[in-house]
Amino acid sequence: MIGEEFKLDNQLCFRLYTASRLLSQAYHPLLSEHGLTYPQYLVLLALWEKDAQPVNDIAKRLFLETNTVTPLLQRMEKEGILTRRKGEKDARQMIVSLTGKGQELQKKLADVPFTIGSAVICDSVTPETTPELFRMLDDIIGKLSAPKA
Amino acid sequence: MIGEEFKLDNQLCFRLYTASRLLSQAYHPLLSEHGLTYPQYLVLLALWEKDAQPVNDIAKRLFLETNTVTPLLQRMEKEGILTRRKGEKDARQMIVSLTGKGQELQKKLADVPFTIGSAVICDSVTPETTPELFRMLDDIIGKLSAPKA
DNA sequence: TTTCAATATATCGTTTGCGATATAAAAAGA
DNA sequence: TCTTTTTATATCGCAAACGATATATTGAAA
Repeated sequence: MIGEEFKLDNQLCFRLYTASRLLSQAYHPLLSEHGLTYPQYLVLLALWEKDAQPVNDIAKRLFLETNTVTPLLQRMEKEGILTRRKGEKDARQMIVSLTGKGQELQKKLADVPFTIGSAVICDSVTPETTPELFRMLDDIIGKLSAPKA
Repeated sequence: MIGEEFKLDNQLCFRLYTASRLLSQAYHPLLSEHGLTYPQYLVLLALWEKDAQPVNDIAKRLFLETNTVTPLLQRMEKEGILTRRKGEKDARQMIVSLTGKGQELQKKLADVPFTIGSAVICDSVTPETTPELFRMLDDIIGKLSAPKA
């Protein structure tokens, strides 16, 4: 018999991995309609909150590395969603800004958060319990993203 | 000002996505030592529970599609971790079985669940609270993986 | 039986995700 | 000033994910 610790049903990571993938898939029909992917939508969320950010700030905000974010931003630039220009104070930086098209996408995607929200509501996940779920996930993220030194 | 529903801090999916990635990254040093990736580790968990499964059963168990699992299994076969042979009753199926090497990996990875477990323990995620966390994630997975018809 | 639909895998193309590495600019030290 | 180190991006290669599609078998229907 296999040890309990190796059973798929006892794995936190497998649950997070599956829930994350399935929920991202739920976004797909809503986003692809506008030529967007889920990570690109996350970039938009970051830029709608604060426009004209250097690549590094976006990467840190999304807990990603620049080697993931850079090609993603290049694709979005090619689509005319944002622009990338060299920083004036620091020439190493690339400042990412939304275009008009990027700003307008927010109106076009206005119903996405609500559509997704209603798709996940269930017995144990409700407006009352989500704060607790958020707290647990934030704690995990905080623990795992803490500086290793 | 941006609407509350668009703030990154209010997104369940972003949290799941981030927690999933960071926790998978925590597995990396433990698995790469044995030439494994995290999804390959999931396949091993499935096969350790029940050996000699058709591709479709493994895919369903992991909530993945065969177009993801097939190449993954082909790589693992090339590494000598498992074998793939045509089903006898149903010639469409490919039955996936562990090799000796695949079985021995379980002993070599014996400490992985405990190492990971201690890496995520924190204020809000403890042996007492994980059942509730599991229940919420399972509900989300159940809701999103339910047959669309 | 013959045809048609359903099932099981596989292939293809694109986008991520990420470790490793390269390059350029700024900051820190000697 | 002249190195040396750090920082900000970018490039490269490989392994997922996954939508779309192809192929082979099986099962069902006419």
